[in-house]
Amino acid sequence: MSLASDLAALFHTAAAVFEIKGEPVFKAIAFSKIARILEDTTVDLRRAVEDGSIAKMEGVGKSSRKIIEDFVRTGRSPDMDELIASIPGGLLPLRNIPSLGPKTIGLFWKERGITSMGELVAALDAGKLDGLKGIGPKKLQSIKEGIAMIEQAGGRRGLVDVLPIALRLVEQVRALPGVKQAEYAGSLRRWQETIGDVDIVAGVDNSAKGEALTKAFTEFSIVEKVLGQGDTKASVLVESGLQVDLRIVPNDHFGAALQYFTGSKEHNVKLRGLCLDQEMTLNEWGLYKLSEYDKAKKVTGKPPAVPAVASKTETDVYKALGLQFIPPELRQGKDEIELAANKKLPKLIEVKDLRGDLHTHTTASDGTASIEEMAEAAKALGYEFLAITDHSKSQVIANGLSKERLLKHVAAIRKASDKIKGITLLAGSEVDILVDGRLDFEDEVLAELDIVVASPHASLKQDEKTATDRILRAIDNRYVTLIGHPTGRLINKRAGLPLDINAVIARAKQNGVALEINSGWPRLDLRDSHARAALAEGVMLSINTDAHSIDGLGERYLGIGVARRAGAEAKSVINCMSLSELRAFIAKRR
DNA sequence: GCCGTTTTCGGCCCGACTGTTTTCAGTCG
Repeated sequence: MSLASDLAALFHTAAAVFEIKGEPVFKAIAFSKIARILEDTTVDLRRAVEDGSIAKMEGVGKSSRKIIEDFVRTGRSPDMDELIASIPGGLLPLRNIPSLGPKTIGLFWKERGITSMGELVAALDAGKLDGLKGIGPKKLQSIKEGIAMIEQAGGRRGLVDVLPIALRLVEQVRALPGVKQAEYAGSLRRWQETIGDVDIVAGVDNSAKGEALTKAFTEFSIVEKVLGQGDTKASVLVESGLQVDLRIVPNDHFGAALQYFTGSKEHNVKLRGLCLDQEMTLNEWGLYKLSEYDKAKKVTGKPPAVPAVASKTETDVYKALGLQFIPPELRQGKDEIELAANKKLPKLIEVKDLRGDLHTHTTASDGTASIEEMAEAAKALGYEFLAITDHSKSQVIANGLSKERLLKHVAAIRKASDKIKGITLLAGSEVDILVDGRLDFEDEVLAELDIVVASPHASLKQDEKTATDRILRAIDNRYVTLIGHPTGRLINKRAGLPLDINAVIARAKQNGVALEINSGWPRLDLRDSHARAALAEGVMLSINTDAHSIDGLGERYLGIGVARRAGAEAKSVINCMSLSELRAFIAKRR
């Protein structure tokens, strides 16, 4: 764990402590915001503390500045220690129980002395929590069910697991009577790598009956448990405990609802701040003039009885606020609203911009398809070039190629390239970056290749200095075109190398080396924030699938999603170059 | 706790649903 993520965890904890203690909610909001910023940041905190720029970080005021400074310098913060020690530590995990919030946790603690999960379970069983003000039998029952739920379901799920379920449900919702359109929203639409739950928004015509629709939704065969159901909203659990929420709005309000439920929360908070500046208000029903909205009659589950400034489409909403349409991937609450106001949003890269894949495997190492099969599949995707980059000799487990086998393979790739019309094959290798940063082949072998992808595979638990020096040394090799999956992380499985990413980016820039966004699940490495930092420094990216099969080539959409979240344009990605431009890029530093 | 082109105090995004209540608090997204 890095310094920034350790600190982020600390601020998250502190926010929870504020909530449980019943402090003014804005204290918790302020600290949560700092935590999220720290999670994302690539700023070097040590440097920021030294030069004082830490105070310029958004949301960081006097109190949190001191906390960060203390923590960076000494590894702890007395202020935080004192705050966190002010409530029993066992209360914090209770926050994860659905339907049990901080107020109730605080109530149980103060009124019944509950200080841990074990005590809570025992108290529930013994009936000790009966008779508290505002807590009835149903509430206690839902807390019991919540505890059972977290015991069986585990946290956030991967994008690739959730996407097919969401697509299937959206199709089913579209087929319901009166539904004119439906889309998934939320973190899935923003293309986050992990998803908490799925939000689906449906626009309906006048013939639709809200309650009948939400009822039909709760009766889909995939649904395992109904959490709630009203006229305009229903929440269910589907397989493996994934929560899916459906929101129903009149079709004229679909755009506003889609915008609202796509989030992110931070984006929407900023957007609504902008609305207030323009004397308007934005909610799931639409954008309204404040003067009219305040006077309008409001009925729960129905749009306010006043014409909206905008509501039909998301584009309408953004346009009415003087903004360019902001693609969902960019709605992160960073600088996207300012960019949209100044008409400076990047023209985000799309799948169709890719002209080739530069990191793929064949049966020569651990792939399942031949050179020819991969070439034909790449051609079918409309590619102009494909690099075959099988493993190097240290990857014994992946049948890595010896020098002799590699040179034969190179000849076979060149021969296939001549034979197959309409696509050019580049003969390459995914060369292991060894523990000390040396490469797995000698320079004179690498010189025989059209392209070299250098990647770390083993020893991924090095400390920051060792790991960073290792990657820097690889970047310094004149034959290296790009660094493959630079950190080696696996989502939800392995943290990967704790790189000083700014140092890696700076060296890549200096040497004209590209950094990969590996599209393979669960890699997605570089991650979005790292790719964003690389772009800010003008480093070229390369989006590759690391395909080990024909189907693997199709996973490019995942890498594109990461690149879009980073704000990448096609011009910053070497896969979007023409073949001659790409060859020039490779040749430039040799 | 943070912040400022209405600024150093007073506001901080908004609504649905549930369960507990007779008008609202808590939770969630």
